Amino acid sequence: MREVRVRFAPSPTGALHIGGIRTALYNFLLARKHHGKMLLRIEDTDQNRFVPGAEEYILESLAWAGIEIDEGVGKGGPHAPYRQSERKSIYEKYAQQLLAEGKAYYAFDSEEELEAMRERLKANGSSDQQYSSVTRMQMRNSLTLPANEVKQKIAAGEPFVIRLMVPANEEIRLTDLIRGEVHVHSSQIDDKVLMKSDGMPTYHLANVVDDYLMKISHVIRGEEWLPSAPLHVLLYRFFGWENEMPQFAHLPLLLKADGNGKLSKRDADKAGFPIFPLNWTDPKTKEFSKGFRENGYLPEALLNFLAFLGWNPGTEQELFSQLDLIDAFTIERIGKAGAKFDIHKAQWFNQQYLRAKSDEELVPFLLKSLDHETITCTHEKALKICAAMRERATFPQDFWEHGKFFFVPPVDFDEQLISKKWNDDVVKFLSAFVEELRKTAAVDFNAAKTAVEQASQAVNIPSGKIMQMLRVALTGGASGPDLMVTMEIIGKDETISRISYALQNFKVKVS
RNA sequence: GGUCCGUUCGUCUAGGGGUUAGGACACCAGAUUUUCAUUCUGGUAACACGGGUUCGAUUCCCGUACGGACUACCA
Repeated sequence: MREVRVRFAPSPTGALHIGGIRTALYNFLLARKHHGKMLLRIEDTDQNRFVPGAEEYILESLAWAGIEIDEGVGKGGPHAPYRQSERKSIYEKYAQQLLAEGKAYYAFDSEEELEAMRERLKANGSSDQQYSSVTRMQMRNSLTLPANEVKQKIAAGEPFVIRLMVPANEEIRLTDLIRGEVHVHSSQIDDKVLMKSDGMPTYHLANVVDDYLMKISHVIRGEEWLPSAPLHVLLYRFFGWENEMPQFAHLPLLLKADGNGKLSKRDADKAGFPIFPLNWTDPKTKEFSKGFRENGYLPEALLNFLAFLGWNPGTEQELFSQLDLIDAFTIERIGKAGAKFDIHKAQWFNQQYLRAKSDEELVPFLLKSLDHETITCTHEKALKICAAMRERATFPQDFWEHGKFFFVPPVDFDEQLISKKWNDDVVKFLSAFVEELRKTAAVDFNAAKTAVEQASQAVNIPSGKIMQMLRVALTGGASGPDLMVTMEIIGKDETISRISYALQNFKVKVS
């Protein structure tokens, strides 16, 4: 078996989509599993769509996700350059080869002429309007024009493209690792442009030439390429590279969560979740999009989630480290159908990975948020807070977001709950509770617990009934970590102060 | 329109000629927790439809419907 060499080949036309990360991941997993190589090639042959910063974004996204590149842009390697715009002369050479062998031809048709041709065919009721074996002889190209005129036009600098001469009547078949046998009749493929008039190759030419030159063994890419895969097979054949042709695996698409259709940025925005790995501001529109990283997704959790969108190991295990994924991954177990993107599951994965961390590992998350708020905190206190909050945290920022009350008294209280449950018993109980607290030297978990019991006995009211109101008084909300622990962390004085505030300001329910 | 690809709980999916069609997320209920969450237990919920083949089809075949991709000098 030949060395596994795979490539991730994005275009720098904007932020890398989350589906791109999944494609990169599958490539990476296959490479690692077979001790092969993972290449990164930048397909920047369309100069009109080039977006500054996009390449850096791709690199940073992959690095964040932990998808390591062995060879390619940002890394170098024996097949450099890995940026297609820097390989122009290579493609030119291969296009000339096809030209010389009569497998491609020059075409001079203007946009208007192409449009007229399509209109004409449409009017005739033709089912498709392609530049193909049936129409090419009616167009202006090196097949229909005298050789010296062609030469003259080129010498005169008239714009031209090079088109592939697709055979008229042939069944082209390929074996896709995911979909099995796929066959397409050559009449369905048009005479694709190989070299554009600006001298740049199109995807089809550049892709095939590079994959061959870079000795790619497996092409794992999105399903949107399936219809043109037969064309690529044809190119390999024309070049005489059939024996070196990579195996193809066309991945199912990522679909939007509600309704149908491909997952787009618009849909993600609407549903309130990210679609890009990192923050991104479109340089043209200045439109800002928050990334998975900035939303608090841990890369290992996101990767685990992404891996399971269209693939599964066939067991009931769902939590897989990167090493586990490498071990378990096989192309055969990739599904055929598109997968809808459910952010709930992504959150669940994140929660699992967050909880798997020790309290110590959690501390930096809280400290980072506090740093942002310019609040200082001892390591010991941070450790206690993280320990108390860990079971209810989904994201690293939750320790701060849901635990602000550890540092500042609450300002917003759950008014609805107060108006419903703040009654005479609560007031009696909490007053007694404050008395008990005053008697204790310091409030720790046990002291708090004892004080609750003492107060309960003193006023003869079961503590269960008032705990929720105690929580509202201390934290403002109806849910949060263990109350005794909470009181221990905020300390005796602050506890008394907050309860006193509540006793003075909360209105008793009139029954 | 044409070509290609697809279709198992709401979602991700396992499975595969005879199964109580399994798991996970989400949702709901109960238990535990003096509060909240966690945890535990349980529950609702699926083979798109119609024909074949077969003793038997969700599974194989063919249609239909629905969805998607492609149909550029974009990738």
